[in-house]
Amino acid sequence: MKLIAAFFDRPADIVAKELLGSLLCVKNKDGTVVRLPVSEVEAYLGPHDLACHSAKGRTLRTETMFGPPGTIYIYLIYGMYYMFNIVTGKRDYPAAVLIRGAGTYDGPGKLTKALGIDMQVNGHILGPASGIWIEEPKYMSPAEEIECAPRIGVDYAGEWAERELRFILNR
DNA sequence: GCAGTGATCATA
DNA sequence: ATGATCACTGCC
Repeated sequence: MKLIAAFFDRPADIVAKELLGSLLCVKNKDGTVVRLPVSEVEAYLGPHDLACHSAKGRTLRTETMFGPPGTIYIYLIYGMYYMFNIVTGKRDYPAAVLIRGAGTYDGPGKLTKALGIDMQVNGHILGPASGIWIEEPKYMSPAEEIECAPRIGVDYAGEWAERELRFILNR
């Protein structure tokens, strides 16, 4: 069953945790679909979260974060790697969940490289039309299987860098 | 440990 | 126009 906008229209940390164990689905050019269970995510809560891109305001790059829940937010980092995020919360509320790992892939850059995800889908809505969607997990991951940790690479964010907004599925 | 890599944004 | 920064990775 595909997850729809209502699922993503909630705070990023809630959505992030519930995404663990759900299936990231990507349709290839030849029509086949890869389905990978999401294993690691990070929540970026909104403009007040100093680690969130939208804390720096509404710019060309962050514009897609202001889209409706379920929007795909892609950006290029270090000139080489595409980061795959899903926008959460209401339209015009800029928050998102970064998918850091799924299936056997760990690391957000390696994941998008392996799946061929790039700027082309930035701003698209999750679903068959974009070729990328999420299917709900068979059951919600119990708390004891979820490891919480600080987010990676956000040391500049002061006390927000310490917040445990990274979630890892250990099963 | 640190180099590679280039878009983005603030500053001018 | 210029320069700093960066939600990473792979090789030293």
